[in-house]
Amino acid sequence: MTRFQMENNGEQIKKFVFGKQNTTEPAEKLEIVIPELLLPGYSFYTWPSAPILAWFLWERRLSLINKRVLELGAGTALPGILAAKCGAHVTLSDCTTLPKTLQHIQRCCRLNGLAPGKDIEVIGLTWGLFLDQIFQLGPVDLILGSDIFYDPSVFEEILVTVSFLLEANPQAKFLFAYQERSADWCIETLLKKWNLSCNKPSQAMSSPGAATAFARGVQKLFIGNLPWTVSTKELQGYFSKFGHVQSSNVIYDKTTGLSRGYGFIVFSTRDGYANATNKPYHTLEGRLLDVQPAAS
DNA sequence: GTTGAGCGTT
Repeated sequence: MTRFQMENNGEQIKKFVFGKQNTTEPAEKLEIVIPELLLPGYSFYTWPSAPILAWFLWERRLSLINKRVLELGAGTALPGILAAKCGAHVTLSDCTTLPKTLQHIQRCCRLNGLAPGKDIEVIGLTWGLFLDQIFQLGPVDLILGSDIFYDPSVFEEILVTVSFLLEANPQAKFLFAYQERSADWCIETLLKKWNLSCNKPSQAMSSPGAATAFARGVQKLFIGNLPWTVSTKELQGYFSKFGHVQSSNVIYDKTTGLSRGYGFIVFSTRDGYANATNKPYHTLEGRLLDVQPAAS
């Protein structure tokens, strides 16, 4: 990815180029133009996390096709615009009380050939509040946040909103990039409070930001005593009766390829986990399963 | 070609 910059009537235009520089193949290259305003306020500037998150998405662009994407605190919306350009159905959001920011997001869209209301949606969405707009949102597959953890006083409001959205969309993930501003900042306890879990930062990412994904309510079960013939798919099939299964795994011996007779189930929701653990016993192919909370 | 306590993988 490279970037170019030019001045224009107090406006600074940045051009971000993804993919191969000298290719004529349009699918291999994408240019996004972001106008930045010399105004006070954080939302008119493209912070370092944005190109990182955008690049992360670009690397996975084929998986974005027809995905429903919501960007929170979009600002100049580089990641969301990229997702839209790669075939996702994108809604960009920023604080309802910042009309200038929302206008600017629309301008960013238009400069990239995306008509707001037609090719892309721009809405006001305030973190931590449950106003009409959050209920009017359709289903979402991916929630994006670029550098939205910049002020600890609003961390909980962000996570309340994210938690609500992930509860409504159990298959969805929240992907964000952040800039480390203080070693003291921590969202660990808030994640627990709002039943969120976070996987390790992607190995692919490096400073200054890191992309990290959240999933709602990861509740992991260890499943023992599995019949040797039960596969990951069958395990998932059985436990899906209790709720949406986020992941299912049967562990196989590396050398023999045979099942080791145990596996793991992760539910997307607390309900699924509760339904499964409340059942006094589980059987699969006539065998009594050993179902217990996973150790780690 | 086996087995029946055990907490892995991307």
